[in-house]
Amino acid sequence: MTALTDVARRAGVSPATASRVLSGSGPASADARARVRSAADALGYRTHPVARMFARGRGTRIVLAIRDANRSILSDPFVSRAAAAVAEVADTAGLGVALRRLPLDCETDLAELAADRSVAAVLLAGHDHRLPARLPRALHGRSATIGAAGADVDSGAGIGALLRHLHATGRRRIAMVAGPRWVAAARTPLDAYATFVADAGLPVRTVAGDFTTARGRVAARRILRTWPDTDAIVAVSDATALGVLDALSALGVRVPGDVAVTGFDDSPLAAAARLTSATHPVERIAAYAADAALRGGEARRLFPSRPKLRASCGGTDSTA
Amino acid sequence: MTALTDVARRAGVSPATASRVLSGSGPASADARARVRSAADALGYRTHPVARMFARGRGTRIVLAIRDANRSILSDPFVSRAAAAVAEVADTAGLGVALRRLPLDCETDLAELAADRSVAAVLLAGHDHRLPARLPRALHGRSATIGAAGADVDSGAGIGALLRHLHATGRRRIAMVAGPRWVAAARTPLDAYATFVADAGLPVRTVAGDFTTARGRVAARRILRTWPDTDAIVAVSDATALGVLDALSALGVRVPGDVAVTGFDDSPLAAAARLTSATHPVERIAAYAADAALRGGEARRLFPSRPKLRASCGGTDSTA
DNA sequence: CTGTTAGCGCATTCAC
DNA sequence: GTGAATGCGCTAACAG
Repeated sequence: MTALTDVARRAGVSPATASRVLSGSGPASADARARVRSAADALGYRTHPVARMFARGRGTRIVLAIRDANRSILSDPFVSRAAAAVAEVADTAGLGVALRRLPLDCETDLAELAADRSVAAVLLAGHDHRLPARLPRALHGRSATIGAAGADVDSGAGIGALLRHLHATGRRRIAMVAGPRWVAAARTPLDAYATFVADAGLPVRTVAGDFTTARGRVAARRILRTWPDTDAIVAVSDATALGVLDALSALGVRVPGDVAVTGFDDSPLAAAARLTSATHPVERIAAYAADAALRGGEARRLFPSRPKLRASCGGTDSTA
Repeated sequence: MTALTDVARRAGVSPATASRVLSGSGPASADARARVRSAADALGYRTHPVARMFARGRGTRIVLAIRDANRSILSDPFVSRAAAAVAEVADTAGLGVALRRLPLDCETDLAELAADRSVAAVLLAGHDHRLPARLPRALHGRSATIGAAGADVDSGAGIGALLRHLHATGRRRIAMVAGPRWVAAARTPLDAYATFVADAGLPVRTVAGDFTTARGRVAARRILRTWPDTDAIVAVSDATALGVLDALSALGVRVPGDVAVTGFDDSPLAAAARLTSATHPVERIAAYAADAALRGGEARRLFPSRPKLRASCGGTDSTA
């Protein structure tokens, strides 16, 4: 195993200079640069990331810390997609990703993360407005938030775009199957809906949901029972929308003829069911947050939520 | 930051002893053990995983190396689920996961992985029977295979169980939408199907697919055109089965009345569409492989593929 | 711009 | 069973 010392010796410079050249940080003359470079690849030198991180006093892993009450994490596609995306980014930096679930009350867990010397950066997900108060100082320059006030989907705009499309195609009695009230991320779509129907002078028709298919079935039945003339149902999750479609089909209601249906997140479910949805760059969001956390910068940014029109609302789009 | 030295001093022992106690490897008297332990948590000592790995000369990350021609990895739920599962296992070991995609011809990539000093273990996925020949020696005690001859789903048994169920419920003209011929993992289901229909004296009806929904639609139409009396369609992926369902519905064929349909993998798609499928412990498989790779043992093991009966084949199961 | 000097925190030889 | 020494490979101060 050839080490930096070997490269330095062969290049006729000191280890420090070799380090500066190879790690790219620190001054070095063009001459030194060239000699170190050529010595390095003459020797087939491969840097030792662990030694480097150790010397720098930095950690080697990015922890994706998901706050959630249920065990739903394992099955939540959003989480696993994010984890995979971060794992791919991490690879290029010689790092790795660890996934940890935090209880709702996560003060001590955050403290532990802050004290863990192997942690290079922390990506927080599932947190609410109380996070800043809880975040240990030691995590300040090396953490980023996904969702909430960090890197997030502009779900308000996404829902708004879907609503505008429905309105433009003649729907006037639009119901929404919302998320649970206690989930912070569920408020934005609801607000967007409220604003839209108020502006357009449409009736308000909302039912609480929980992102599941089963709940979507129930919600659809309730909506049609309460407001039989409903001509569109907007669900804030694809799974819920699938449940809606299923219930409508069982009731003999035609989609999109009688009722248009939309989902949210553009999961494989949506494409398979020809469900209109809103597509979100989950991978890009996660990668962006990881990058920000590693850089030490703030990660406040909204990513576009784009409508993906499919058959469930008379859309013209193909499967894709 | 309190280090091992501090603990040793407070416990009145040498750093070496403290190390032996805390790392659990090496002899230590009960007395020393106790004193070190109490000193450690009196001081709130937290080990420094990076320093430890560095001293041991081991890496800090598990690389999930997926071999695949297309870019489908990012969107493949199987991969992201596996990544998330491994990331969760890694966390408990103070490690992290990196995700890397390898081209079909991956000799050099494997060599690079073997030379990377930050790599603790490698998890190979998407490889075929030529893998053993390609695997660098340096990777021998620290790698495991997912799929192929490693930790895999017993898909033959899974397909067999689905076929038996269909047969037991009266289906006698069962068609299969298979996977692409060039995908190694697609052969097992096909063989299981061939064996089953031969044994049961049923007609052979297979159509090649590619795991996509779009292809499922095409396949369903082709099947009904070629063999109009088909009474069951077995697809080797949920997405494909969804396409089948969709096409059948468009053709006015009733499910499960006229034709029963089954998928494979029990993805969220299946639950949402009330599709009978076979459920696989992807997370457990990935975790098992990770564990095996870290231990240095071989990881040859088949995990059960269990039928999940739902409405698409007259099943009684609830949504779940 | 460069070399010298010190570690980073821990695990591991070896004597004892 | 224990301790003293040594080194993992690299980076970060400093002085030049």
